[in-house]
Amino acid sequence: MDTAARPVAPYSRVKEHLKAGLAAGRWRPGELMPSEAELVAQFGVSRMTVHRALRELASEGLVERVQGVGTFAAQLHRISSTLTIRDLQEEIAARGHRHHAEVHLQRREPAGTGLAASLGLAAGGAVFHTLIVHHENGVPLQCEDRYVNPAAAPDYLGVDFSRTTPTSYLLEVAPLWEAQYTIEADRATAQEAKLLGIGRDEPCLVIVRRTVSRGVPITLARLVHPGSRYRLAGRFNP
Amino acid sequence: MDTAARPVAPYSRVKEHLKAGLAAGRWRPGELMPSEAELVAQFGVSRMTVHRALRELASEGLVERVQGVGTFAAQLHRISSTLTIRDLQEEIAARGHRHHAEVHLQRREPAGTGLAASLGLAAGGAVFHTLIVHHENGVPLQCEDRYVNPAAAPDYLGVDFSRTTPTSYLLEVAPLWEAQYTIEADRATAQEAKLLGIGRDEPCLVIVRRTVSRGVPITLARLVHPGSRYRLAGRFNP
DNA sequence: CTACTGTACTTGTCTAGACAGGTCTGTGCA
DNA sequence: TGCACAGACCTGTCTAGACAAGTACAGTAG
Repeated sequence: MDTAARPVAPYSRVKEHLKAGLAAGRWRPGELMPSEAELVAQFGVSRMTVHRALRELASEGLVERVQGVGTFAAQLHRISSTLTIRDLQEEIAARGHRHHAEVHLQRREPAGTGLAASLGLAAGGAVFHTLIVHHENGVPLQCEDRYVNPAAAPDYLGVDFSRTTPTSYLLEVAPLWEAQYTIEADRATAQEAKLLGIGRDEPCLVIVRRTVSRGVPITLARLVHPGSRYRLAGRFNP
Repeated sequence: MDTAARPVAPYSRVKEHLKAGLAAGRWRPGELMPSEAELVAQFGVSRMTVHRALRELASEGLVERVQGVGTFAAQLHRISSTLTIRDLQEEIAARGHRHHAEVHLQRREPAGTGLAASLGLAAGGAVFHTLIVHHENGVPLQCEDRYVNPAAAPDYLGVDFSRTTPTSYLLEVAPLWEAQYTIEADRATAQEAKLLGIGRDEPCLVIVRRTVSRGVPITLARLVHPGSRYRLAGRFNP
């Protein structure tokens, strides 16, 4: 009749104990928490075990540790959470819905000075440009206006983006990324409004993302979503 | 003349080596990576050291580990990043600008059924309601429409919110433990547009946030920002 | 051919001890 | 009084070995 037949790892017990104490307000933010030595004595485990629990709490932002001083309850003065921006195609598939993409543009273009700078190209160099509208069950959900560094993905223009997405293709070509993004509310341009089938005045959620791989700028994308059809959701749960 | 005088910890060296390999596409997503024993032999360190490097890579989502099988390069099919939503007052102060808040409403109200359910109250129970406009250098930046569970913050109505913010007050009263939020683009209501000094048609970035502390719902807030004046920024750096 | 079993390999975790490096404080000296 | 130094205490890291638990596969018994 044991409801919990699985033994809990000691490091996990220590961690949960401290987490519960923090949740109960046992240590105010900034207050000194028990040292590793004290926890070793309290739980009867080795220091490495206690240290791992504390290190993980620190990496989760729940405590702050200062060498030579001690461990302190963190100031939870900001709400930080992992915001996941998934590939839209996957997101739609996860909802059990149907995705299809309309490719409106897929060509080589001369880059303007600002764009060339963003992608680390010489002024007047060429860039690849795609304009794709993604649909969920036939409803336009995202207008993806993307510029790609030709050096990073030479075959980009030959890819059939009604079958795969630029995001997943670029991930194959350049695996590890660094990305910067901004999220804002804006109007769509006239062209975007037409492609998305919305009015010029309808608010849109616009994500601008710039990605870099191994120090080389890869792509700059503007993702426009009708505000009435798309929202980002997240949770914070330490 | 040593540019790098600081010795790098061995676990960090192993970690960086694997990271670099992943960035270089040495292991395709899903491919088997070296085992702990192989890395021990390669780097001449103990297994615990290698294990720590791999465990951290796993927690960062760069590799996937299966007990009894091995370590695999992860599919980087999503871009996830820590999105930090800071207290607006702090954010403004960090920019070296001046913050001030106009309190337009601060009172007790009967809760509607939906609201009561969200805050875990009995139907028809009372809630605290504040409506505050935050300004940066005199320009309205955020309209904060907030409902608070009276049980969680009994003194909420007595606080002077031109001096502190509801966010920081509530964090003192109830350490933050769980939050859910959505981010979307929408129009402001007529009242919000008037308070923010914008047109009814101007796109706004709307964040709706619900927080829970120790299992008790604390507050439900709707934060409306003029799209032209506010954006969220983040980065992803594996 | 099928089903079981033993073995090799993998990751998950813990221990006891060690050394390094940072911070703080009290003591003794100038 | 002011300063330098030694010790106490803290976290950061590494080691060598151990056992547990999960998986895969080859070999064997039926």
